[in-house]
Amino acid sequence: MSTIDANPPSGSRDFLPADVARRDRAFATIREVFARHGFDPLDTPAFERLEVLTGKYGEEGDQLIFKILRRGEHEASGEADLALRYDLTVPLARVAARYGSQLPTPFKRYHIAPVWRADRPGKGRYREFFQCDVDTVGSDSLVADAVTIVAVADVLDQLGLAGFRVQVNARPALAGLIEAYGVPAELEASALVALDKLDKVGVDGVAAELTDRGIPAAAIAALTADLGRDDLEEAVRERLAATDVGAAGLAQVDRVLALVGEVPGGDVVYAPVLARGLSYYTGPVFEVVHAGLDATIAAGGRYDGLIGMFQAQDVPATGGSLGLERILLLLEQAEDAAVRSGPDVLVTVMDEDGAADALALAQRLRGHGLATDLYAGGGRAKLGKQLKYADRRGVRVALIRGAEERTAGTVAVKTLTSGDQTTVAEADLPAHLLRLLHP
RNA sequence: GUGGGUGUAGCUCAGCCUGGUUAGAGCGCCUGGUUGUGGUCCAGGAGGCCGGGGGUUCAAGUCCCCUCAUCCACCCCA
Repeated sequence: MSTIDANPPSGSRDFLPADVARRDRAFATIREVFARHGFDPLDTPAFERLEVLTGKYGEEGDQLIFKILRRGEHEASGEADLALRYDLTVPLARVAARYGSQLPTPFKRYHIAPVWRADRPGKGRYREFFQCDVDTVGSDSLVADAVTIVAVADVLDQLGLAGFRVQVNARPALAGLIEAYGVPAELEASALVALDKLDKVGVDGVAAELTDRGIPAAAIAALTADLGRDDLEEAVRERLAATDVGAAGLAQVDRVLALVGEVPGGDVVYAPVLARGLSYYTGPVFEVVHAGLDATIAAGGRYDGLIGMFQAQDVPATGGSLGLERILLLLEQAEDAAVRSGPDVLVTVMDEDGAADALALAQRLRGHGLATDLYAGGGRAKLGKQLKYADRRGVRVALIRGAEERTAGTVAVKTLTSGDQTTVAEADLPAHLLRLLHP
């Protein structure tokens, strides 16, 4: 190929006008709902100092950080000192440590922004994607955990994604699970990864995976006996209650469930084997799945140890993250095909002599709040071509004003959707259009 | 990171198994029918080193090897 590849880099996307319009609508709803729940917006740089990011996401996570080489005379060293942010939680922890004394406590913020991962791209998995996080810093009360879940559920409902299920668990409850069923403590993380797949692979699948991971047969037998039961939750609750840590975990889960109560658009349940990314969660964790989909559309939990990595004192924090790309995918599938993203009106340009007049006309209409496009191809383009452009853009009304109309002080108004065309006096035009477009 | 599929016109693809004159279709695009009327219709047109490199052959889009890209499953995640 002699020309340069015009595709965006692998794992990234271009957003054409219709895409941006759809995304912005969803973002606006999210911002509105989080603001209504008392969360403030926060923004941070796209890149951070490398040391801020490393060591926060586990060994595999560190490999996925997009590093930025040192620049100028140091570039030849091949070292990186900066990196694109990997998520929005670590930047929050940095901000909380840096500005903690200036911020209200508890500090509640939401953050919608792109993050980057040097991952291998796949379906619904990108190297650049948007995250939307909502967190509360500085409260060790489970009220903060409940507030997160209520706000996230409200957002999903407002977006029109009713039919979701919020699954709640707690890190101590998972530790209790491990202890109660006799899984060696050092295999805890590995065993939980296998257990988390129960919904996906079933009891037999989990048993097989536990075996592969070297879990003792006795522990597997005890686990699978309970996992297969219809009253799985009751069975696990009994086991957990027998251990200190398990009982503490159950208490967290039940307290959060009680505080959250009912949410519109979905239900909230205890999920005994929900594990989540274990790296920094310390208390309640949750995950939201949508009915009929095995995809997680939101998730979160409490991470009381993270901010302490940036300052001497630990600060408790809890929050959640919306799976924006998946949510947008769902919205796209549900969307009516007939959504128009273009302007209301197109002013055509009949001839170069009338161009200045057309510009002035368009500007006047904008003053009346009408989204008005002017055919930028100039007056040499045939009217048919200009109308075709209008049609293509989804514009509802085209204005035609040649020498004839200019002399008469009128404008021809053509409604593209119906094909109707009328001539109105120039002075009546704004009112006429407003009636036509916003009856 | 492991296994499998696919790369041909702007887009979606046919042709490849069984190599053989100018590589096709639909949609889109451009022009005209309509020198000031789109979306429908009719006619015409432009646009392809068949992903890249090497090999086999008189001859390669077609067969073989390598490479790159991309998609699916697993792993991991949002």
